[in-house]
Amino acid sequence: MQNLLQNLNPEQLAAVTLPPQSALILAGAGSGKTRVLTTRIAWLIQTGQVSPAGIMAVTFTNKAAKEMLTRLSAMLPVNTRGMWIGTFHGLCNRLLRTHYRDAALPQAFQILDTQDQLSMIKRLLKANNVDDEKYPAKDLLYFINNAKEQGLRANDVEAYEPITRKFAELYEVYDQQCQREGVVDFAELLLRTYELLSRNQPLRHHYQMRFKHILVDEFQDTNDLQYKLLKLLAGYGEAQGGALFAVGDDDQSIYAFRGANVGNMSAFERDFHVQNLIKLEQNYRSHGHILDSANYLISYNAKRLGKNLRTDQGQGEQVRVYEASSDLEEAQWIIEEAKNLMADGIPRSEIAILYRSNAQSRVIEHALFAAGLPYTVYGGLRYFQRAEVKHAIAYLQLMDNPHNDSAFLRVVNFPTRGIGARTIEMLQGAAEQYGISLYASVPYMTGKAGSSLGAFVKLVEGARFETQQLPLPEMVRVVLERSGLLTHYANEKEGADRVENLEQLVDAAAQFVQEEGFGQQAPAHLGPQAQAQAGELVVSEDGVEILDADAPFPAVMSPLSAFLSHASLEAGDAQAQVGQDALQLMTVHSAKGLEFDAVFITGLEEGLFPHESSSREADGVDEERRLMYVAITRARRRLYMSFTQQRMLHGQTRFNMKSRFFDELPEESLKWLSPRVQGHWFANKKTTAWDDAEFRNAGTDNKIARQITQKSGNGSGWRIGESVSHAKFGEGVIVNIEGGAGAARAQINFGSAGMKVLDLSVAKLERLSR
DNA sequence: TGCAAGACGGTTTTT
DNA sequence: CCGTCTTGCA
Repeated sequence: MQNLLQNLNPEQLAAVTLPPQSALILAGAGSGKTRVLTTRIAWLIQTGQVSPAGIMAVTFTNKAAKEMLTRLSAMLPVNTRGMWIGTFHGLCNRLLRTHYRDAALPQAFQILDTQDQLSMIKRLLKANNVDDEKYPAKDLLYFINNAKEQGLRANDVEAYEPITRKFAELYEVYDQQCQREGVVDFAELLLRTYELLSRNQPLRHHYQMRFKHILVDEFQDTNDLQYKLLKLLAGYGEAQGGALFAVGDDDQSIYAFRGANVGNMSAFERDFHVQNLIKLEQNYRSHGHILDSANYLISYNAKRLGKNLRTDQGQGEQVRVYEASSDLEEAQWIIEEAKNLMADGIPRSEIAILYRSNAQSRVIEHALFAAGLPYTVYGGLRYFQRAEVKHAIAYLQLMDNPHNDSAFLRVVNFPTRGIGARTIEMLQGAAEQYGISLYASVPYMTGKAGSSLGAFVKLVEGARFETQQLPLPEMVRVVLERSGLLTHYANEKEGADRVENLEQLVDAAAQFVQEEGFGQQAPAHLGPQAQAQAGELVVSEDGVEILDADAPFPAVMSPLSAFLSHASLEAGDAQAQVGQDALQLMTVHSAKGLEFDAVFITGLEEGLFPHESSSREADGVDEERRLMYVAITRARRRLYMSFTQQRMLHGQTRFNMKSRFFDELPEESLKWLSPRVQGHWFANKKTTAWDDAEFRNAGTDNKIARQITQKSGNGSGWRIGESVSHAKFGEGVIVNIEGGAGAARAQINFGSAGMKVLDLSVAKLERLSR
């Protein structure tokens, strides 16, 4: 046990060894959060305070869950397979699979991803003759998910306005349709679980007694429903329930747009009368100037629980700030700097280039490609999201649950088999009339439509019959062939990649079967309950039928059903990573949780970062600031920030002011690489341009830069894109110049002070950029 | 049925 | 500017 607790700092140690009571751990970036979480679990088990089955640990991503399991098995000789460690959705799925009857779901219920959900909603709008101009499918999707994430059913929604009333009405229709088809969306997994446990006292009691310790990662990202569910499991307001151990960082809350509610942290503190609040402020990642910048910036946010990161590593280098003339030149500069870093021996994969929105990657990618530097862009389509894979999955879904209309429509005529739009419309009419699925409506069709649809049904039935005795990977292989998908893509010009992806599905199935170990005997050390065949339902002491302790899914569940839910809940890796060491390009959001030796934060301009849409939302800029905080704290040793005078966006050249965040960073931690004659921040200080010889050459001899300089030959002495300062309006950017020498007038964007047109011979302007 | 021109929209993302 | 979706035509 000593081993476990070795090398923990006092705060970490205190957190790990807290008594079995509710606790809130404020874990700063790079403070060893995952370590605390996993060590606590190991410590609880090793000291005999709880058995592995008494632990529930919840994360938001599969990656985080996997990481926890890996670290845990390295610490303890425990079979982690059946432990309740997973994502909210994964754990709810497991619960609903076990108690599908009580949850009023078919045994083989399937999970709709967002794509399927949207297409289902579009279908629903069409079938109900709803004007999709007035009630856009996307809005309805948002409405439904939003309601569910607050724990509200259609009849719980307060609908005062006609639009809301209509949406609520359609929400009800949508839910009924899902129930008919035997499908659930992501939010439904949670809501169903919540409702199941709310209504079913014995079941709730069972799990409340069972999970003595509930640990939650990234608590600041929980939405209202997730918090309600946690309260339920932890027995809030009831006699029994486990201790809730919440780990999070309010300063890293960047997902409000998808329903996350930071307020859950203080709500938790209040609701559970939390006595144990521990702050992990010791940072093991970044050097001093970087942390100072982060701390200083985030102090501009009003509503905080309060936290200041510190390090033992010394101040390190200052943050390097660069003002580029254009987005192209910014990219050029990044490349020069990255080359310098690489020459200093920093691996490419330790260099990250971050941006606020995906559109910004194009210019950088282009420049990297031209320079011949290998790079990887995070994000993009994940394996199970790709069209060809989704098609294959749809055939498998139909074999397991033919009433999944989304799956039916996806492949009924793919590859094409002469089933056209008219036929489908007729079929949909019949399904609507009888209130049954498309698949079930096929027998009602006559004539040519009837026979072509009949052939499709026969294909699916045949595949099912033929493969029912086969192991899952074999089953997948047969389906790939019998469906015609393989042949279809093999004949397509650019189909080689797709064929390869399809073939990978067989491997994915094999890997899944192996990892989940269907039908394997449970290891003896897990205790008497696990002696049953893994995955069998056993009756627990309190008389509730439950899943035995060591199985992720009930044995009655077919490997196919399990694999399909895996495909929905784990989107898989994004595109095959380039094998070689490469520069890492990603949005600031996707960088959360990662760290790099060197980080570039690019496009730090008003309108981009903070994003213009953020000023319209309540606390929007605060969230942008937290995003900036996340970006800064990704860097270990070297941090760059850049902005540019002109940028191409949506086909238009924009002249943005530098980001307000520069005004919120400590001057002494910044080092301006580009010359600023009289910067706002250097008002009382003479700054020489290029005060560092090392960066003298950075990207100035660039074609674009020259072009822009030439543009200034309008005789006014000023140039478009230039930053200026005005006594009354403050800082601004010249957006346009009209008229010639002597009579020139400039259109200047003064940000919050608005757009002004000033006569250059009259207005007193101070030059801010080179 | 399939392709091609035109309209449209364009933070951030996981499950 | 550029990718996605719809619509219209052969």
